[in-house]
Amino acid sequence: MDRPLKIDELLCFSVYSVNHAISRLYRPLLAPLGLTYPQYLVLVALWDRDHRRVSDLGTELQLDTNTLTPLLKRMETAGLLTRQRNPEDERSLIVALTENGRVLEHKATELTACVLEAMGGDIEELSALRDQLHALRDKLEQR
Amino acid sequence: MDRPLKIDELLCFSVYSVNHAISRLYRPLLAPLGLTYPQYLVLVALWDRDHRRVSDLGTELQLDTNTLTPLLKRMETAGLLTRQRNPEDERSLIVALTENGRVLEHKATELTACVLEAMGGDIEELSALRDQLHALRDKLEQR
DNA sequence: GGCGATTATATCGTGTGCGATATATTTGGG
DNA sequence: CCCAAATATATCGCACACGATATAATCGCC
Repeated sequence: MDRPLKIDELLCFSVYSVNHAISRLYRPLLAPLGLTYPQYLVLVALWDRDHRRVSDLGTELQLDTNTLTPLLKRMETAGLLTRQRNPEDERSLIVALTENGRVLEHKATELTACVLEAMGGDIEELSALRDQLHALRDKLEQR
Repeated sequence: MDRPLKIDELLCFSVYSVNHAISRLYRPLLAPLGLTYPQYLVLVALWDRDHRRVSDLGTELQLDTNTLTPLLKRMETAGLLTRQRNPEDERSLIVALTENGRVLEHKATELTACVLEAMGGDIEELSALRDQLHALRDKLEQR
């Protein structure tokens, strides 16, 4: 391959492009809940396992504190979660859902169905795509 | 599917996550060229077809002027391109590569090879993944 | 037990993305 | 020919991302 690639031939662009398309799909669905897309991802992580350290969320979401700290502060202000120092180790901060944050989980299930439908609804196909992307991510991260 | 999905089960998160991983892969490769990843994508688009209107770039990259205008101004300042009003229609702005912007195309081919290698190097597999993502993007956009 | 190294989070600056709005130019109907 | 609608770009504000750096708490080695 000596010819320079066109933009639509770049895998990196198709990922970039789909990511924005997904973000634009979620935006109007999350707006009524007062959530942004990254904030929603934080909630998904906390719904699975609550009372996590900032760095644990960072590992799971692949984000550092320079992104997470202000994001979590905004979510705290919105009343979705609390941020408290760990008494066992005052360096770490424990993030925990409030009742308001937990309640949103129910509304989010409708949202998942809506997104699934927008993506074509073929669960087998979408799961396969997801697994390929996970494999690619692992390949990129192990460098 | 009544159970709420975990974060690693969400296709949207795997796309989000791979997008960031790719961005992190490109960053150190583009830094010596003084480019960010979105700026690189603009160059890829211009290398293919030069002298485009801002809105044409926007259509191709799926970005609006509120993102493109400042981005293109930074690239103009960096000496990569020029921004000139179209004499035929003073509303539109023609973006054209400078010699400096064109020259980078050669260096970028090495970069593509480097990225390809980081992704595992199986062109067939990566092309298939790209095509699936294009199909998904089209599905999301036609709504 | 003291103190440098490590760990966890916070802060700062820059560069995207994008909704909302503004400005300038062209078009089209009367 | 005039002026409202349409078109193209620009601006503003806010929320991520992230490299670089700072601060606070704990650990570990002597």
